[in-house]
Amino acid sequence: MEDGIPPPKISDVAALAGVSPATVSRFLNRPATVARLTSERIRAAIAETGYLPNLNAGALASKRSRLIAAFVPEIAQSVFNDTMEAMIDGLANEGNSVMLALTGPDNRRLESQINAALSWRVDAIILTGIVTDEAMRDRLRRHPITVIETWGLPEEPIDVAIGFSHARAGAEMARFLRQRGYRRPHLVVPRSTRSQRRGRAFAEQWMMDGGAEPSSLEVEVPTHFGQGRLAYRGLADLPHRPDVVVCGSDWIAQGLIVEAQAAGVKVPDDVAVTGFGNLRLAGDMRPTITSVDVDGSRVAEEAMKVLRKRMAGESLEARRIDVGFRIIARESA
Amino acid sequence: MEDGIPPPKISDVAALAGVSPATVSRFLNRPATVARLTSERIRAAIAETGYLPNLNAGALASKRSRLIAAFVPEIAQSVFNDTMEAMIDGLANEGNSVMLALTGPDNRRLESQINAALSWRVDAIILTGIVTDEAMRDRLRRHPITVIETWGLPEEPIDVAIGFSHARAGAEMARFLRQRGYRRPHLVVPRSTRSQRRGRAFAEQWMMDGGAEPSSLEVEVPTHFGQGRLAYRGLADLPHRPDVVVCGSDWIAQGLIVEAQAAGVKVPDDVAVTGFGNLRLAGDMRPTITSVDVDGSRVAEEAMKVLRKRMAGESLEARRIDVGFRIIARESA
DNA sequence: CTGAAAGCGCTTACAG
DNA sequence: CTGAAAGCGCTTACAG
Repeated sequence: MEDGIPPPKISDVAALAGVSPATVSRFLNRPATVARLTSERIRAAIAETGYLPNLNAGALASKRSRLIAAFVPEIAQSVFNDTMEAMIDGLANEGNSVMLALTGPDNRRLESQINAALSWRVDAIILTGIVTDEAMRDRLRRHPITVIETWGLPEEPIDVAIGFSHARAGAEMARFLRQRGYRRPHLVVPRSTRSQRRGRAFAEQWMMDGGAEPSSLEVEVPTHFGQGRLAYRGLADLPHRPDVVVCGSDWIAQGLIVEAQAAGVKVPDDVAVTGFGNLRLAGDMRPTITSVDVDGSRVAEEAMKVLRKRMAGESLEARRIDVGFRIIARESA
Repeated sequence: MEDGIPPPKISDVAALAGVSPATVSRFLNRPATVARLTSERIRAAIAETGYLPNLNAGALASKRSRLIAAFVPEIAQSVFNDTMEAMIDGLANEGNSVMLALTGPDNRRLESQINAALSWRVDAIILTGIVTDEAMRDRLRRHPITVIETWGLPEEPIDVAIGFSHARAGAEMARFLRQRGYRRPHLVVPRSTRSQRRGRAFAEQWMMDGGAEPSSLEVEVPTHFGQGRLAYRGLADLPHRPDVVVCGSDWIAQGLIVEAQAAGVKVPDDVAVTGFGNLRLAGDMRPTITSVDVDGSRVAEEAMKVLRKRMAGESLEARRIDVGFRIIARESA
């Protein structure tokens, strides 16, 4: 860091190229509207000066920031990471910048972070998970920016929602396991809105199909390998031994399998296990883990499509985009 | 998203409070300089209007953006995630916003991302890993912003570096394993500058201590569980069976252990294993994994300290901050 | 295809 | 402790 001379501005480039600042601005933003020879001179002037446009000034003048705020509960070991990565990459490639905000597991900091994003006059906010506070939902609705909720699929999106029905995913897993002949499921449920929705739907479907209410264990988010080991040990205290453990994440499932194996218990013969998220490790584990796949890059793609349409001023076909989910049957259950 | 009325601006708040815009600005930025009663009226006017300052305008006028750019190779399953998380959290709490850029494993997009950050006139850039391109290093040195390189510890930081010596970490591991009686190490080395530096230093130290040159396998970054399984199978093709496998990440180590166990091979009795990063799973795995711990939150803290000093206009005591590393001896080696 | 001029919404010496 | 005024570096109708 040197305290050097101030960076060149658009008027410096313009002077060097022998044109007005307006023309340099046009060259930068709508190159097709500038004559070829003029363009050449401007290009040379930019290269010579090392000019980098001040985007703060640009955003202020144009009322378009090309800034997008992404909200995630956390980044350490998150099932959202792939989506985030695809999204950040895609957005950057189209000339946007991404502001990242970590809301924490309890959304405690959500309000101040949203205020920060609005203060930067971001063009869009992409939320991971569901904003439960109705007042906040309403507030966001009143702002003239694109708000994309991902992973969940609320009845009344703030603006646009891209995700899947966690309730259906839970119910589907119940049917899947029952059909496979399992009769005593045990649930390991992370303390997040989405996971709990899946857990509840699983239990309801299971009982609707004639099963007894499943036992369950709550674990903190973010989930991790060690919780699976603990969860396995907890099985010993249950009134009756489950024949399948339905885990809220693949990490939990992996830890549970490792602990079972260390105790000489075979998966799935002695106890079956399912995960959630279909992380790479689910397919790589021994035994491979039966999981629920959600196409995270599809979520990212759809979000980008929405953004592109909005930028082009086109209207949207749908405000709720269901990317679905698939149960991936593997060795563990 | 509604196309509502334009948001209130500082002059709206000022008019409502019966003061000038300058006073509202002072209230926002240096509240101590505003009279108590005036402050009250402004506070009320802000609440009534729902005013959120336009930070683009603020940054333009003040030449301080309170915007910080964070560069990471990737976020999916990265050993940097904890550091990033601590940093983003801390920065947000102190009123900054964080722009996230993904450089990709090969730093391909580094230049355009750095240009974007500079165009936003960020106050600081925090880099994860090392910028190898000398021209880029020089360019950054000429900009009047704080540049913090983390995880690596180059001789000549661009501005400030916070990290540890990967070479020493590699050498230390070699000594550690030799002292534990191992004689035929095999290295699994991710294709990243840092990992390869550790690998090379391990081999040099090992040979310096009289060992034969270790065999090794290169793997792609980001590393993952499945690579460990593959690496285990590759051991069979080696001229002589290693007694310890030194893995470039804890995920690789974990995968290798699972595969060994599935083959009926005992860790560490038949083959020992070490990881790197000391992720939570290293302590949770069965057997627990011997690893190298780097205090990621310490890196974050030191980075924040540097930022605070720079903002306060103070000078730095050191431009190279070594946070060190510790070999954590556990069951696997 | 290009330029002059106004305006985007703040901050900050300066003066009082 | 506060206000009037200039300025931050762009963009964008508007006119030509």
